[in-house]
Amino acid sequence: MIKKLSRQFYLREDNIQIARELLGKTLVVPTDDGERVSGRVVECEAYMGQADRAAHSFGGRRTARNEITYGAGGHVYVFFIYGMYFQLNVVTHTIDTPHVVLIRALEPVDGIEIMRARRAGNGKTTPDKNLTSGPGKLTIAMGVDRGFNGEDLLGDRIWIEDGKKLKDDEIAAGPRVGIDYAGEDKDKPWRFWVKGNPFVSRK
DNA sequence: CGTTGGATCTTCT
DNA sequence: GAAGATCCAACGC
Repeated sequence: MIKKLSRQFYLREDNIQIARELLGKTLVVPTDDGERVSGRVVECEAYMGQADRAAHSFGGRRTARNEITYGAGGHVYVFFIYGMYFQLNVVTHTIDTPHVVLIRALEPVDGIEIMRARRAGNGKTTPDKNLTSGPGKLTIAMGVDRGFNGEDLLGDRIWIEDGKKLKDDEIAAGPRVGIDYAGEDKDKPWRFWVKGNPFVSRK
């Protein structure tokens, strides 16, 4: 049976714990026609708000772009990067604590034909294992763009469903990717992935 | 198989 | 005006 993660799941304080628990859960984004497109979360990263040099909200920085991260947990933060890609984050913790979890990779579950079509570009096809194996790729495959920023994860456009909880020995942890500018925080082991899963982004 | 650089544009300085 | 929570194609070995 289908069960959306509750508001309470996202409102908790322990962002590391939330990130670890998101592994194995299923992200669902229906098409405009109501067709189900979904994938299991197999890789994510925790960003710890004001205290985290890698976070957009480091030091309490608050702009139009990251405003949603200061709101209540259980909403979506989507931002545009490198002139070409969107990245999908889950806002956690309560109001005024801008913690987020970046979704970095999915294992396709439903709507894989739709993902293939979205990821196909100028006559080229993408191998299935590359459809959602990175933060920029999965937003294309799932059809997530800036129009999803601020969306409620308990609404009907995008949500996350509960699933079997992974054991600790099925989860790996390591430094986050692409944040070399983050000084003392760049080596914090706040990236989590499902050990051995082929859809984890390549190193 | 490893490395390099181009694409492309929003956001903040 | 510069850099960015990326991806991929093109090259060299």
